[in-house]
Amino acid sequence: MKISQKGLYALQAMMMLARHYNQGAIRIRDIAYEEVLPEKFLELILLELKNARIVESVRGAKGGYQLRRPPSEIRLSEIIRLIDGPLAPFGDAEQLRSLIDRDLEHRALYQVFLEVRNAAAKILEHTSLADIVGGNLAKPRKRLRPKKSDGASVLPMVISGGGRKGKE
Amino acid sequence: MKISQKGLYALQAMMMLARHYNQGAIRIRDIAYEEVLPEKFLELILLELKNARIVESVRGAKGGYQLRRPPSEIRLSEIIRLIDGPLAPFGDAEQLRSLIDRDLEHRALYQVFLEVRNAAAKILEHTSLADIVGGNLAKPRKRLRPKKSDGASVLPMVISGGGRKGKE
DNA sequence: ATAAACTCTACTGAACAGATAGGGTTATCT
DNA sequence: AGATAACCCTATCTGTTCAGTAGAGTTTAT
Repeated sequence: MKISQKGLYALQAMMMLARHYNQGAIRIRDIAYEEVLPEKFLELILLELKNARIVESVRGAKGGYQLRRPPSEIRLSEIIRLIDGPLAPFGDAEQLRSLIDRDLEHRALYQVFLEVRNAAAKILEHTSLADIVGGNLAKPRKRLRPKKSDGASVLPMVISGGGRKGKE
Repeated sequence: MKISQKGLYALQAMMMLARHYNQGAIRIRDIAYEEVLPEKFLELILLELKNARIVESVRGAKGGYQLRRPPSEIRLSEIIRLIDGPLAPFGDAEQLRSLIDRDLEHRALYQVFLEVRNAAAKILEHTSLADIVGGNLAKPRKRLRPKKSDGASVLPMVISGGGRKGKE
């Protein structure tokens, strides 16, 4: 997985919204100014986050953006998947699992790719916005419990006749 | 880090060379045919691997390519770094460490990025070609010892006043 | 010599990244 | 009601990267 400039902007904007959680909507302009992001580009990003129902907007004068959920319930994985796609270094977890089953010649290679994606997922799914904002109201606990329905899990996924993987 | 098509081709070609280690040089055409890779494109990839001194070529008729070292001493990280760049999901390890030091507002975010890159590095630096080729002569041991001078290590890198990271 | 190979530079078309532009819609405030 | 402040949305643009092709040059085996 590669985090693009756009993905970084999204994360920065979300961190700012997290810092101001429950303080009303914040204008795009203010986010752009404080985080030093290109305003019009940020607009597109927030629109995407809104369509994904991670943030919500308030229209009209006095409008702006705010989180739809507490920072502790927004995982970094969610934001990154939305903006930059799957966490796997190649393809996505589903595709890798299928290749491990079907491509006998290269299955061990794809298995390694899957291990890398699982390692990344473990970190990014267990880290919330609350965990990374300096935090007035951010409880500094990490380790969210894995959550059904966030697209993909991290769980074992041992392959059929898997030869390698001695101790790991 | 993202593994490109080109990176995948490189890994596949290297797996094939690993399977035939110590059996003399293999022609580009044969690699391309057996692994089903675009021949001319593969040519460029092998050239790059040669310039990086990972493989060596034999020129002229009866020429071809072969590994310069036993498969057990070629790490996946080496190949991936060469073709697709740093393992970090954003920037590289050096840059992330610097951002963690300098960008107070976002240090925790960059710290997470660094954790992801370290997790990937741990896997890819400890996995050799020998570990992933079905292997006649491949000793199925994994876990290479970390090696100085492969560009970047995985080691702790605890940051100065680091608040978070309770147990990890 | 000839043919078989690698070597190397150049090119190309499509997709993507990182923006920018501007008119449309909705809400607030006087 | 009207002006203004915001978000909404589609289009466009420029430069880079990706994936691949082309072809002339060089080296070696036979």
